[in-house]
Amino acid sequence: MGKKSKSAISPTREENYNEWYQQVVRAADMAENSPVRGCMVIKPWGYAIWENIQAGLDRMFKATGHRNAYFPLLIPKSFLEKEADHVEGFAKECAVVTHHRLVEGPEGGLIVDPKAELEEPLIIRPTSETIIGASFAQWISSYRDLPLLINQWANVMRWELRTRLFLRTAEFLWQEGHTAHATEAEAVEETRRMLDIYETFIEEHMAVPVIKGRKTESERFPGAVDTFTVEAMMQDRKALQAGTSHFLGQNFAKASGIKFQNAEEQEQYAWTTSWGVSTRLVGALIMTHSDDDGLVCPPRIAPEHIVLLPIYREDEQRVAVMAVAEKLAEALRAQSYDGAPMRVILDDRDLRGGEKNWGWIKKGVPLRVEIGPRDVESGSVMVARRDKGARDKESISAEAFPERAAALLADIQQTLFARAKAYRKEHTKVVDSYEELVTYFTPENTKRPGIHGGFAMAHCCDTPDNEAKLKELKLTVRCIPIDGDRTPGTCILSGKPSEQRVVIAKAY
RNA sequence: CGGGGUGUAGCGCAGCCUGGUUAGCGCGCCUGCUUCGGGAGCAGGAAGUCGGUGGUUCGAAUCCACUCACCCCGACCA
Repeated sequence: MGKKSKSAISPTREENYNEWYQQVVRAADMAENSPVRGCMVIKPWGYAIWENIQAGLDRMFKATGHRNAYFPLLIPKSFLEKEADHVEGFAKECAVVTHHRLVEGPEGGLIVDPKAELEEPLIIRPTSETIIGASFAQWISSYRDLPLLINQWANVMRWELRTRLFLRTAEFLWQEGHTAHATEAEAVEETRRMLDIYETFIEEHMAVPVIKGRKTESERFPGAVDTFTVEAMMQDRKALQAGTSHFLGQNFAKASGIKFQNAEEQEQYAWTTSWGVSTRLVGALIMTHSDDDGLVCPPRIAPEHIVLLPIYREDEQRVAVMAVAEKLAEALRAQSYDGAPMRVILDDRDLRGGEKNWGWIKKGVPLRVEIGPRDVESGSVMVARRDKGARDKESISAEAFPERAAALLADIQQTLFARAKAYRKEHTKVVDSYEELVTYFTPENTKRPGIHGGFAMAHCCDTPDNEAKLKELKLTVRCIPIDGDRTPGTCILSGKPSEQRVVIAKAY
């Protein structure tokens, strides 16, 4: 009888979380797999979200004195070899350019011209520390050149073995900040400042709560002295590293020769940092807020804030309804939300109402506004919020609505953040023994493991031995939190004294 | 890269074991009529070199070999 299941997305989160994720991406038309192994095509709706992430972060970077620049996609192999840990970390997942010409093959088609082999292979950047370091070495000669605060919006490539749209793709888009400072203290401060910016942006713009913390030794960025992270909890209660900020000490400065003369006429190596977030944030957004009806977009990051859905049957109604809808669209666009004109779309496509409505639900537009003949007559509109049920609508006076819209959007933004925070709180547990840890991360039904576990807050010291024990349970220390409880205790794995509790979880 | 699985119309699948005339079904798409504050009904229509290459055979989506891609579970990772 054409009856649809209760939810727009099948399977539901509870039924099969991984498949649900893929279906949400598809239903919202955000991205799809490409003919190229491990690489995705980001479609307009997904890209618009990324653009909003870019715009918000870029403003914050500029406000803290950073400037954008662009460096080559290709890095000479010898550059990558300069920093020992760095080589080890990335060598396994590099795409390499070895030739510069194709010629016609003996059996047709094209083959790589063996005569066109490069003297030195070029690596498609997995990250740009070394190539940017080479520039920094040239740009910096005096303490007066410091600090040097540079950011690059770019694509990078890491030859991942298992990929998932937005969460892990062979090629991904990101920003990478690279800075050089005269003193260690300044560089450490910069590392923390950018971590704070990530926290602010991800929580306030994306409504995704994060835990700021320091990474353990094994999770540290290759070549870094210290790595900081913001960790978020997804709805399957796994942790997702949403952004990282690295204090690189003088490691890369020494590798690239970034030296300067200080006021005392001494030659010194600079102290550098690097920090980045990627299109993975789009994945974090999806997995934090979306429900079984599809994507739920926090207003500040949504490609469209409000969709107007005219309802009519005959031409006569169409004229009346469209006149009101167009006027309303204009009035809404004159309003501002989050410091910019409201993003409003009037959907006048020749589709049936239900289909249109569900289409926008799946795309996660914060507010849907229906305007039909009855509304025109009564001077009202039906308003539905994406953070509420699909059929939950409120009649609002058409005249008053534009004035109220910004407040409604702000309320949705706030509700989504509060909801995500409550979810994380509900699934964060203080754990005081190994047995408790095992129990917490063991599903009730091991044959069909449902969503279980969460963040375990436990005392656990940073040793390879402990790391191995956690790995048996498929767990990792996500971070050593910076804020919050610093009470010392006893390590649940080794029994030794521990400075503070850490976040233990399964991770993406 | 190890173990398992899948590639047939835009999407989801059947057919394959037991080779045999023009390769089906559901959704979607297009057209028409009827519907319409909700993911419609009826009728008609368009769309596929059955992942690729080679082999066996009178004949291959179907059997064999190789290969590529994707998915799930590991290992690796933003």
